[in-house]
Amino acid sequence: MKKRVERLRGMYDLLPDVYQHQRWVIDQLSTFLTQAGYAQVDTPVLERSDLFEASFGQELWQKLYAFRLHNRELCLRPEYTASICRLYLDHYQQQLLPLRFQYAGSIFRYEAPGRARYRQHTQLGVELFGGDPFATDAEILQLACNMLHEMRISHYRLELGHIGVVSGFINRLHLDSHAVHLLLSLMEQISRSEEGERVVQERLEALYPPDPSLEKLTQVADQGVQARYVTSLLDGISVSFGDDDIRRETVERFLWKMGRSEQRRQILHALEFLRALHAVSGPPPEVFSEVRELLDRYGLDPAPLTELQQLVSIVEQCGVPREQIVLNLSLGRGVSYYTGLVFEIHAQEDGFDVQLCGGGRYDHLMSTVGSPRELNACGFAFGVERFLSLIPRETLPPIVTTQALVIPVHTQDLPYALQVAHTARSLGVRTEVDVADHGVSAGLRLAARRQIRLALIVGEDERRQGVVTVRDLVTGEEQVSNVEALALRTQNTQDKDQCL
RNA sequence: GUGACCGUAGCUCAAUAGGCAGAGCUCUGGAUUGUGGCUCCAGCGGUUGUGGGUUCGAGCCCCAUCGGUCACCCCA
Repeated sequence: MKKRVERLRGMYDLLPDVYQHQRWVIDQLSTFLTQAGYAQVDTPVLERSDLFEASFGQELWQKLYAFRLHNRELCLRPEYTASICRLYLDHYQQQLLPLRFQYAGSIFRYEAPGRARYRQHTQLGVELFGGDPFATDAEILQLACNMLHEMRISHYRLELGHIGVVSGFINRLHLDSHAVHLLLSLMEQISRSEEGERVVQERLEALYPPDPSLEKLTQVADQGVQARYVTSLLDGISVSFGDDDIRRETVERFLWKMGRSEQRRQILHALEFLRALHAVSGPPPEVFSEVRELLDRYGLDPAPLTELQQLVSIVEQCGVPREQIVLNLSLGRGVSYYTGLVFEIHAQEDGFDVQLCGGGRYDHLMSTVGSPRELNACGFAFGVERFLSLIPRETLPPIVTTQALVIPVHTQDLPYALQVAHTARSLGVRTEVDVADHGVSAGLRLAARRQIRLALIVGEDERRQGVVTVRDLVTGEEQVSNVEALALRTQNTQDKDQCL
């Protein structure tokens, strides 16, 4: 026997029961979003890797399913947002704003699979381009919460944050773009756990090691002064250079190291601020005054906080209980393109925290992926598989199964059996034909075991008269009738059918 | 990526201390030639994930490798 080929790690097969439920959830939510004006779109599963280079932090960049084919760098999409931006640039630039899009489909991330975590999973989400930032933030939050209510999921936690607070702070520091990116991507780890905080500290130590010999130098502000100072210092310890070029190069490297040391101080300063910010996370409204005081102390613009305060009251009016809302200004997200509001929705499952949804505002992404002008944008995505497992069972529709099995008595009755099946289907009865060619007895056994309620037995007699023998396997009743009568009968027993 | 546990028939799992590789379910045929669920009988199905080592002898012990599950980490 040939060795069996195994299913790929982190991938799964969708079997009928779950497939039907997943399909149903997507249909329900898509209909809901269509009602809100979100047009359904889809994008290719494959994109050029560059598309996500801009949008993804280094952490996630490692997780792309990327490969090279015919001299092109390609990847399976790790999310939809950047693709939808590309779709906008390709087809919608002349359209009247705002524009609303919704999507549902597979995304791929090469990461360690685990509880409720797959390398391929389904995301359902929306993107809203244009419009007033505050108004669209409000709409997006409302939709995300409404979708949960729509599926009768009531126990969840809505975590709200705003990148504006942290970026306002970081922009005042003189950090190079690498350091800024590092801080933003590490922000999330800080906010998650003590452990994360330790990891961050370690990484910073590794990237920006302390260098006490340079601490003094960094006190000297002016670059020209620094250069002269270093030069004289080198002369003083009798270091000789072959020529001026080498001397200049050495001095520059020295200054670069000094700059690095300065970065270190500033990053540590930023880290301290993030810790303070994280420390005052909690439920509204108490936390607002604490955060306001913190911003005041650091002389930061309170505008993001004011916006969040208004959003919280809107969310509460949408029916989200206050105790399920958490304010977390140090909330950072894996993807690095967010610029304003960020939010996550979490729930408990089997005592474990699962993230159902993530989203926020990303006003610069459009130009990052090549737009000639900036475009305000906001959106979110749900993980459909995680979402599905939290929907109460009674909310989900019953599984659709076969209602009737046509059993040909002999092989020569098969053509008539196929005809009967076709007629029954066209009348709305879900019908299968027993193609095993094993006689009536085995056919009935098959129907019983498959829990198919009606057996339609067709042999020579039935064929001659153009009728079928209908046997109800629940009541044991049997009667000869034409197929049309059968259809009526099926409709009457449909409710009971589900209990089988 | 790190740690723990696991890998035996299509599926779920046994196999005492290192001593003949087994059971249930599924599938096929029959008891029953046009009447079901139950029952009974028979059959199909294996290089014990793979490669090496120790041993008279390995599913079991050792090493390596691949795969799986869980936790950490990270995300939806």
